[in-house]
Amino acid sequence: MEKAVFIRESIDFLQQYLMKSLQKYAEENGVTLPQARVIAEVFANKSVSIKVLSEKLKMTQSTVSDIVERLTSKGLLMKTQNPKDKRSVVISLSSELSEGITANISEISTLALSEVLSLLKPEEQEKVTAGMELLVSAVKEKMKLDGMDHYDFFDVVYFPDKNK
Amino acid sequence: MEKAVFIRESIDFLQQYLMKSLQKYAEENGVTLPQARVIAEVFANKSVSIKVLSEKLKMTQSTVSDIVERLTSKGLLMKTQNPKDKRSVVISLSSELSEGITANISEISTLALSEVLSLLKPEEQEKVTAGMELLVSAVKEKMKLDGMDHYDFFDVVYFPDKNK
DNA sequence: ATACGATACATCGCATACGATTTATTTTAA
DNA sequence: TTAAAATAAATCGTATGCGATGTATCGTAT
Repeated sequence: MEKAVFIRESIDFLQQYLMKSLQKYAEENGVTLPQARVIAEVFANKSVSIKVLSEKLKMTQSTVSDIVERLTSKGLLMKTQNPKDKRSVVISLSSELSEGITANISEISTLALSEVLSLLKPEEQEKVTAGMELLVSAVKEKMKLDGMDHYDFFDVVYFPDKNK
Repeated sequence: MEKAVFIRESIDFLQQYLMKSLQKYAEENGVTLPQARVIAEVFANKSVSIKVLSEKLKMTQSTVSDIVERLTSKGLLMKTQNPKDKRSVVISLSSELSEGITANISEISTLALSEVLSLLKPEEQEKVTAGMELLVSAVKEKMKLDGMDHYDFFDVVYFPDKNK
């Protein structure tokens, strides 16, 4: 029980730290954090639809639609109708977009965490990773037991050594 | 770097899990998660001001003011002027508040995590806690190095074995 | 060919969430 | 004592964020 309190507070703390890091970066570029995430995703895919964006960013279509609308009226993104499917919209970067913001925003938090990890000795880093793996797998097991529909955000984490 | 990606995704995943658990609990009682947090805090303190609530819940005064306003018009909370200081407001529970919601909401996520931990062997639980301690202390060190104003949310976590 | 279901977006209503400003009151300082 | 500073809330403006609904378009089955 004691442990559970500590872990809950730790998760909150770590989450807040990552959020603040990202927010700081975004605001240095004159946009909000969700806006930076959208821009980075458009940059990564060159041109995308609202639907694809909402899937990749795990936000609802309406939220993404709103953010894209604001970015378009700010002149940072462009929306054009998809000729292949007139229901769909093609979103692309506007030319007058500052260079910095296009770096993938998720890279920023990864970078921040890399620097954090570098403060630890290699064997300590191993302990951090090992503990996290245990906790994540336990949560997944718990979700399965509770019949939670984890498919929404299951893919967020699977296991490392996967994508490269 | 590989590790950093995994840890970032893990933190997101764990955070989402806790949020969903809390949200589910709140909505079973007909309120939103922030509303449940406010109610629980009012319950814990019997009667509080907006200012105290915003400090405890780490939300701005304006956000808390809005939520309290909605809960008051819903009939779940009561606002009366503080006779000692007419600028201040005394917030208390209304009588027609369903019993369940008054349980401290942070207990709910602690409980959920306890159940998660119970799926692990004691030595695995130790590993989880040890890893988390290492990570949290490394983040704090990083924040100190970067001169981040951690005082806002520093008290969220210090170390276990503290409050009981 | 057309009607019907599915799909992609936009929009609306609501609830956070925050910073900035305003208002009322209290405290402090001259 | 009274003017100025400080404090507590409320309010405003903006941006998420979600679910529900509306609208146009596309696919398909008859």
